[in-house]
Amino acid sequence: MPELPEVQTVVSTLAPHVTGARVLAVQLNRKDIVTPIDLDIAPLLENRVITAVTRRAKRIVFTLDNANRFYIHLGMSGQLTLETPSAEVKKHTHLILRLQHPKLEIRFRDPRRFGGIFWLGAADGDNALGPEPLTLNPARLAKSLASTRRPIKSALLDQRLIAGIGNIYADESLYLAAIHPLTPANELPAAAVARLNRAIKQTLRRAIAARGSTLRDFVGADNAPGGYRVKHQVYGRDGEKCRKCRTVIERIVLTGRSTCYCPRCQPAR
DNA sequence: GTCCATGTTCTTTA
DNA sequence: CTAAAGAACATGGA
Repeated sequence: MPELPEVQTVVSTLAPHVTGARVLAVQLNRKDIVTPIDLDIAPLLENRVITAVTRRAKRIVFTLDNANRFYIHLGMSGQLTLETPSAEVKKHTHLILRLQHPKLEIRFRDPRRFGGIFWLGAADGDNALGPEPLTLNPARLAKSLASTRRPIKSALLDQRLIAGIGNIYADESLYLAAIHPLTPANELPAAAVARLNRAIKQTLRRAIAARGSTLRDFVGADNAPGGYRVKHQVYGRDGEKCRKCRTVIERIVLTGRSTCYCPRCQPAR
């Protein structure tokens, strides 16, 4: 569920309620959901105050009052929600942080377990992550894209080049920028890179405003689904007509992922 | 039973 | 510092 807009939605719905709260108790139901796998995180979290919850790429970063940090990655099916202690604990809930005030629990559940809890300690964990898309500029984007001749769609999914975009918003951004997904990244003309830079920001901002896309199970920390799916122009719309030109949206497979695009609005060059 | 899914990382290949 | 394609991970819904 989690690309940048969904992760931002979780942070925005969680941070105001838990910043400044003390962790009273930690319940870890699966040790293998933590990296490093043999780290006992309970004593590291118990009795600490959460001083910040922020987003970096698709990571939800918690900062503690002793300056230690960890992050939660939602993988494909992760949910991070704020619950009353009496609420039923759903299957695949791997971590529960019981807070002192407010008397609520932060719960992490992830059926497919592609996500996890990653201990950072004093590090910021930014190594190998590319720039944030929302503060990107054309020159920086061009620098990332010049490094590979893979298709632009694949390049947008590479978190080392740009960090936070996933399969939905890569397709949506390329549509808005009128770029064919198979175009080699290092062959995009400067004008196309500039369009893409603007398209990425506009797409992500609109998606954040709608609280992200819920395809199946994504919810914010308040358990509310996102409303951006109905605004998708191409993702998941293969076989349907382009909203702009009525051409049928096509689907191809790239890097093992479905890629949807309008062959008329996004011509190959 | 089959196929597919919002992600990342490790292995294989050219 | 190869670079890129492919497989693997695990669960559940259509």
